[in-house]
This record gives sequence, structure tokens and C-alpha cells, in this order.
Amino acid sequence: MPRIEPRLLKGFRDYLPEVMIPRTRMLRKIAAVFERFGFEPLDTPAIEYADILMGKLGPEAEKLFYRFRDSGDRDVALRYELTVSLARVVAQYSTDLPRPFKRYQMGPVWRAEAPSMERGRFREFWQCDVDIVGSHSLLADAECLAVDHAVMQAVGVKTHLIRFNNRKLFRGLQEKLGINQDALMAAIMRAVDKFDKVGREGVEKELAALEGVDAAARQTVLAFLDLAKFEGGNDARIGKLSEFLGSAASGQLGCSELREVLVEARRMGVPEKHLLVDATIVRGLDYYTGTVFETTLSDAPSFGSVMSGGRYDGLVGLFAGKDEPAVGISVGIDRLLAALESASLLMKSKASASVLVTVFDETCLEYALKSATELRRAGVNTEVYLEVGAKLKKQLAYAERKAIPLVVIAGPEEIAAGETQLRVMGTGEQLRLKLTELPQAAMSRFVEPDPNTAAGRTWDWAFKPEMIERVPEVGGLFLLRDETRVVKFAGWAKYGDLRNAIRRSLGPAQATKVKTFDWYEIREDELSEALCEFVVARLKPEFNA
RNA sequence: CGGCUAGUAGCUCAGUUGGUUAGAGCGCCUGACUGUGACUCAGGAGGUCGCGGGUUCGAGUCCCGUCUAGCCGCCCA
Repeated sequence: MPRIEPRLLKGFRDYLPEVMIPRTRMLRKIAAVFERFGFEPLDTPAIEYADILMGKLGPEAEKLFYRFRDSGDRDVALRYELTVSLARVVAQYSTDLPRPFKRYQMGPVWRAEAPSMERGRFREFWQCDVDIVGSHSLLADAECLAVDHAVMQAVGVKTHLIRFNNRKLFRGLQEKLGINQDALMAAIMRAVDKFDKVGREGVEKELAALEGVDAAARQTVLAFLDLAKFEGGNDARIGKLSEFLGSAASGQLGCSELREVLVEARRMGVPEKHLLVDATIVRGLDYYTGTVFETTLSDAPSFGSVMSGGRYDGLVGLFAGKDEPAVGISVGIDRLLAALESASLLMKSKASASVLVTVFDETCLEYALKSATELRRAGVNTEVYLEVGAKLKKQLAYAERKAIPLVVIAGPEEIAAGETQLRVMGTGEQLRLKLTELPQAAMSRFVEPDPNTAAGRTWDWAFKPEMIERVPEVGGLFLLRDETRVVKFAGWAKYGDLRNAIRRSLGPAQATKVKTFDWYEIREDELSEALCEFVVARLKPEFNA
């Protein structure tokens, strides 16, 4: 029988569980942030008529489409990004949708370009978009920046830089240069966009190669470039640019928009250190009309932009006949994932299960299945080993291989006593427990695979600054334990103060005796206080005395 | 799509100026261990040397073609 060689198309890949687990976790986190800002989910087909998808992306993008004839000889293409489909949806269901229409969409897109697996460039990759359609307000633009910052925080990034600009500045520049061919201006913008890659000289070279740009014009563009990189703070930079653009009306408008977006983003709580007004930001897509933004990670700059977008007030009009304002931003999660991995910010995990229940032999099978059911009822992800005859050694090796942290072992001996053994793979520690105690013990030994997703409560976190850092800023109760899990200190915190309360609860001498901590979110301060008093009275922790 | 580099075991690679039966480490499987993983020891499986052709008594090694992968260019998330 001839064997079919298993292989993949260049630029495409399989997502094995090891990759898929952190990936789906990240997608969930991102969706949660989007919903927190009031965006609703939307999905659209991967394939559409080519003329729709290629609507206004520009000649550069058109080359990169997967485009073909379907069996009904229709001219179709795989979607290149998600925004065009949104514009189509808004036009098609115009009267059914509220304005502003805020939607998020996560799904694969395809680009037939040169892939670079190492740096997170693929021919099939996912985008996570949020867009606001139907609002001229610059609050919408600023909200995109706020969402950007919130996403970065949610996935654990601390070194992101959100750089933004306004395309109207280029209109102003065009006016100042006296250029009336849009194609030439587009070429100039593309040259400016390359600044970060090729530097000032590189841009100068690019400009020199353009026909219709004389020496004087070149100097003007370079002067603009210098102001774009002016170091002295965002406000000062906008001031300089505004001064430079002088009487060019759209340039002035661009500057005032830039100023307003900056102010509103600050008021939405985006720290100044993550914001950079940078007039060399252009963005390749042709449909942008106002604000444009790009986000890079200082930990992994070579990955390029991990999140970007802008305002595109003309796109919906292409399908609707009348223009509707829109602004949006898109997370490139494959790139983000690759960047996080290279900056070792990614929590890897190979297994969904927290517990593996071993099966000793046929006679013990029923007991094993019952244990698993108990665990699952308590919400613990549990896997039963499915080969009944297999040696314990093999079953443990399986748990090891999948990095499942806990194993339940119950042979005739344990069953006779109504017990089971819970083995902690990391330490080799083994506990004898009544079957009824098993879920509780598993839950309290359970190591959260990804502390970033921790919500509500956790147990047994290592008492270290980087773990305390992960505690959300809510209120509630916390317990500090020594290596034998004896509670050494019980404390509570007012709403918003939990992380700090844990951090300053102990002096350095006492802190050395604490190995792990638990915390529970409680939304009423009075309740936290009462529970804490109760716990202290009951357990009498050493350091509370 | 243009330029550069590379394809030998599941992975990382070695393989002399062309010379008999192509090796190592790691991984995998089995056993020592009849109730315990990551350590140790013993054994085992796994290769048309990317594919096709040529030169030669003889090719993993040299030549041509082809395919695939990687890097750079262009562009982007």
C-alpha cells in the first residue's frame, strides 16, 4: 500500500495540545477583556466573494490573497483580515444593529506571503478584532488604546509600547509639499513607515528614488521625520508637529485629534509610559483615515507589532453607499504568543487534567471510576487511565509525561480501608485519604497551571513576590502557611487592597517561615473581617498573636 | 517571486582524498522491579542517506536536475 507522506503546506501549522492549551487560555483572556469594555461577539465566513474582501485593502494586499474559482465558477477568496467583513455586515444589516455598534471577532485569516515561523509570521493566523462603528467621537479611538493596554495587562505583558499617530498629519504634510497625486504621497508614506527599520538615511534613500520628490520636498519630509521622533514628551512632540504643519488645515486637525486621543487615553487609565505619539506610524492598509496605532513589546521587538489598528471612516460606505465612521484594533495572537514565548512569559502546559486516576486491576476499576466521578463533581479536571492491565509504573510515567500534577492510586489494600492514595508528582509525597476527602485534598493541593487566569480563589501559591504580584486587586481573606501547610497567619483586606495586604502582612523574619499562601475574594469588607476573626479564633495562627 | 544556505534514525548531529554490513547522543519500547514516574543497569525497535538521473569497478560523499526547509529582500498581525 503506498503511504501518503504526512506534511503541511508552507506557512501553515498544527496546533498540538502543548501549544493549544496556552493558546485557548489566552483567547479566553482576550475575549474577557473585550467583553469588559462592552463589545459583542460576531463571526463571519472564512470565504467570501473576492470583490468584497478586496474592497479597499490596496494593491499591496491584493497580491497576498488566497483567491480562486469555486466549483460554481464564482470568484472567491479567503479573508485577509476581519475588518472588511465587519463593514459588509454593518451595511447588510444596517437597520438591525445599534449605533455605535461595538463588536469583537476572533478567527483565522489567510495571507499568501513569505512566512517566518520563528517570528510568528504565518500564512494562516488568528486575529482578535474589536471595532466601534458609527461613532465620530475620539473617545472611541482612545477606548481602543485602553483596550490595547488592558489586553496587554491581561496576558501578563508589562513592557508594551503603544505608538500612535493620525493619518491627517500626512494630509497636512501633503498640502505643505504641494503634492496632488495620491499615489506619490502613498509612496512617501511607505518610505516614512520604514523609518524604524532602515533609519533616517534609509528613508532619505527611498525618497531620492521616488520620481516627483525634489530636494526641497525631501528636506521637508526629513524635517517632519525629525519632529516625529522629537524627544521631550508626547505633548511637546504634538506641539512641534502642529507648529511645523502650520496653516495646513488637515494637519492641524490631525494634531488636535492626536492631542485629544492622548488626553482621553490618559483619563481611561493608560499609563503615560506605555503611550508614544509617533508620527512615523503609517500602517500598510489603505483604508485608514485618522488615528492609527501599533503596539510592540520591548522584550521582543523583533516580532514587530502584536496589536494594531486605526480609524477608517470610509470603509463602510463602500458597501452601504453612505459613510459611517469606524475605529478598531486587532491583536495578532500568534505573533503575541510567539513573542511571549521568546520572552519566557508563557505558561506551558501539556495536560488539561489536574489528576490522573490509575487503575490497579479489573477488580479495582469500579472504585477508580467512582474516585474520578467524585473529583469531577468537585470541578477537578480528572483523567482515568484507560488500559486496565497496565503496570502502575507505566501509568505513573504517563502522568509524568503529560505533566499531570496529581495521581490517585487505589489497590485492594486501600479499597478495603475505604481509602485512596493521592500522590503529588512534583514532590513524591503521598497522602492516605478517605474517598470522601479526596476532592478536597486534590483541590487544596492543586497547582493552578496558569496564575494569570486565577479568579476568585487559589490555594498553595508559592509565597514569593512574583506570585503575590498575580493576586488581583480585590478584597478578601488570605492565609499564609508553612511547609507543613499549618496556617501561620490569617488576614483580610478591604476591597482593592488584597495584593498589598498580603505583601505587607509579615516582617522579613516571619516571612522566611512562610512557604505558601491561599486567598479568597470576598466582596463585602465586613464579611472579610468577620471571617478573618473567626479563622484567627479557631486556628490561632502563630503570627496573629 | 529574486538572492544565499542546508537536506543522513522521532530529535540534534558525525561520517576522513569516493572503498566492504552507515554511526553517536537524546528520545521511544521492553526488562531488572510480581503496588510507584523523573536516577541507575541490560536489551530492543527504528534509515531506499529528500527524490530522479549521471560519472565510476564502486557514490551518503563528485556532477546535473528537481522537491522541501531555513535566512535575506518585498509586505504585514
